[in-house]
Amino acid sequence: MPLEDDGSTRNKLLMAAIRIFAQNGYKETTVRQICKQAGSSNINSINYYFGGKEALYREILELVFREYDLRKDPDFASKTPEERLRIFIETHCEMLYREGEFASDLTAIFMAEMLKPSPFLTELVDRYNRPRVKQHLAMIRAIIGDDKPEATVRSCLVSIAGQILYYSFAWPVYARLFPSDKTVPDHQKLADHIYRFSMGGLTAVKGKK
Amino acid sequence: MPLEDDGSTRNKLLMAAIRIFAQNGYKETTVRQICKQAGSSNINSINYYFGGKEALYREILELVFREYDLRKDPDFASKTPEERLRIFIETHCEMLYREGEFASDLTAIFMAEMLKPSPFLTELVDRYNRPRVKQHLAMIRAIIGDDKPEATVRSCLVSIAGQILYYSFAWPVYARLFPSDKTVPDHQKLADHIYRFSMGGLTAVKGKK
DNA sequence: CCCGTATTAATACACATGTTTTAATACAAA
DNA sequence: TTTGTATTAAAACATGTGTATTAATACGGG
Repeated sequence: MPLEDDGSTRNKLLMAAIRIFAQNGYKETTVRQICKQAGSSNINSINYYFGGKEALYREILELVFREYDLRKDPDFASKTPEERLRIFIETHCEMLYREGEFASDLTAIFMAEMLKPSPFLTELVDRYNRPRVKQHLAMIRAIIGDDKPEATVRSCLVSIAGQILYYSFAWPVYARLFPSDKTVPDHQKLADHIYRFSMGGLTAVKGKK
Repeated sequence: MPLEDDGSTRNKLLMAAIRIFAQNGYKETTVRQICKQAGSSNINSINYYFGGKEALYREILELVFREYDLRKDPDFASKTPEERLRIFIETHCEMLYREGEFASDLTAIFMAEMLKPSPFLTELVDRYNRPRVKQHLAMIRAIIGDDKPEATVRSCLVSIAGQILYYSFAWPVYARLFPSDKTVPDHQKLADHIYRFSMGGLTAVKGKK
């Protein structure tokens, strides 16, 4: 668990790096910034502990994917497809939008990686995302029916994922359009809406033709 | 129209800059790269024609928003809300996913701006996006009914926009998950799916309570 | 042809960055 | 205490960056 603050220099550097990478992106972040924020006036510490800026980023990226993967979908098997969809949406909304800057920092790093992938992304997607997505596709197929082509199942998953992820990347624009909305909606209310909307959407797709 | 290639040095620089900004982002892009790609072996040309790297980016950003704004929603008034929704979805899918690297370059710049806004974003959103969004909210309200709170209308717009935008930012991950999908779905098919799914979702929201 | 302006070319400059190097210090074990 | 290793500190280094400066060249009007 590299998350809890054990007070070590290495950990303070890691925490500071997560914060600053999330805020400014990889290229804009400087090792001097990180060291300063970590309280170390030693600009060599990142090379000393991590072997360089890129290796530090790589370690953080691993941490991002692992953190999200820790949220296991609880006893998926015993649930109906609709219940599984609800849990799927709630879990992801909570991951992305629960309180705590730490979670939103990890999300920001993940989003930046989505938009402009580093060389590490492919391997991480294979290792962490691919198995999950298989389950999600099966869940959707169980709702809309076996007669639908695989492309339709994927499109439905995209429709749901797009809704879940929206605020993660579009918040800067949304917040300017609606300045009265000071923060992303409460994750429970958001999950409720997305579930209702998505069930409606899936029903419409199921009834096609 | 700064789009057509008139062969001037200034225009070649602009085109090259759009391409490279889209590919690498603002910070990673160097003026030397742009000049080289534009065929000018003069690293001073950007200062000469645009007044600096930042001013060049600013001009491109203006161009991005203006280009998207050119797509006027055609005779919106004479249509039913459902027809307007269909046009809305089709127009945006076509804007984002029609062939041509130029369009996708503009999209990439817009997405990067969404995720990590430059100081210019606020003004551009006010000038270009805000008026449109008002129309879109009215359109959705006309479908789900006047009794629904404004927050619900916004959530529905988010649900639709999230679907439309998904591939724009998540393509690098999606493409790794489904390597057989060589490209973003045909924009017409995509629009069909999103319309069906969204009408189902809106119907579900309309029938709530 | 000649001149003045627009453009291109080439170089210099100031600055920031990641990394390396070298020295100083802390700290535990023998 | 002494010794050896882990850590911190400070400076140096090589490189890449945007911009400024200066010179060369092109080109059109008189």
